[in-house]
Amino acid sequence: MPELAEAAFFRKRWHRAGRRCGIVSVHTHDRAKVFRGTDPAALRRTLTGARYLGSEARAKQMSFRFEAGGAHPDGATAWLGVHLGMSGELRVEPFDYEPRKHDHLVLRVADPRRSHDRGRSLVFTDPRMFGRIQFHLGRNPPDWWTRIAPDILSAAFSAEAVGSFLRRRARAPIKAVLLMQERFPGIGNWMADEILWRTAIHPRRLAGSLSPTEIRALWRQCRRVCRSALDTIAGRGDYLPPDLNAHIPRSWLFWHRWDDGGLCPKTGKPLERAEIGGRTTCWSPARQKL
DNA sequence: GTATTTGTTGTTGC
DNA sequence: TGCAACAACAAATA
Repeated sequence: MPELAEAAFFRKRWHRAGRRCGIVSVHTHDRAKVFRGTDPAALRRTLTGARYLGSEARAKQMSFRFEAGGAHPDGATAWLGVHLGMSGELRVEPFDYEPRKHDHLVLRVADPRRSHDRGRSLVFTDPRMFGRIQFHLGRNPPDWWTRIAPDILSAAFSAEAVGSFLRRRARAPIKAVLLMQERFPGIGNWMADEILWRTAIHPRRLAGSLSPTEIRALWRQCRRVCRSALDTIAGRGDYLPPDLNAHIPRSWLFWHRWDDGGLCPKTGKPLERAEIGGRTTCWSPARQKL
């Protein structure tokens, strides 16, 4: 499921239920692989009684900040990192929700100033467990958060930066290069295909073969697809769409890429699918030529 | 039984 | 050394 815009959507979903709340109790599925490298017991201890401070989404990751509860110095911030992997989701359930098999982390939260409201459960689910929960206690943000590459919508993501990256990865297919998080943070399989389709570049073209004009067009479409995916999937401002795909236009490749016999929304001609860079890739042969 | 999956990492080999 | 390709991780679904 989760790429850039899906991470933004799920962050917002937890945020709307969790803001102004304190954590009443924490459930962890300790043996789940999603906790690799972190100590679920320490996470439970620190987050129980903690107050929600805020959250951000960057690339495919989320960070939720809490004012640590228990015997911690005043102002100590607890950082909860979430990566949704391939099949992860964040849900909001009733306060008394009973965790199921694939619910690896459940935070029961309540707003202390609204005693008539029993609160909610913030649920992290991930059947395949390629996702990950990380945890850090301290004033400054942890490495796993600060080491995320510069946002595609920031000034640091320049056409020049894209160009020099493509030169270094010259012999790899452009589709594979777009999936590299160190330069294209948040781009996943469907967004990569969407970007190449809009730029009219064949996914099998080698990164080193793109002309300066094509590089610039690719750079622009990276930003456009990120911007419009964030707006339509995660919603603008305070608005949160009822579900992930509620507002994705039919004119996007997104809706057609998995249909057998799917047609290109721009040309009306058949789409093609093949494995490129180790991932199933969809393109429109009528407008993306080798 | 087979093949598929919106992701990342470690290993191998060029 | 740097880069490219691929297996592995795990579980549901068709």
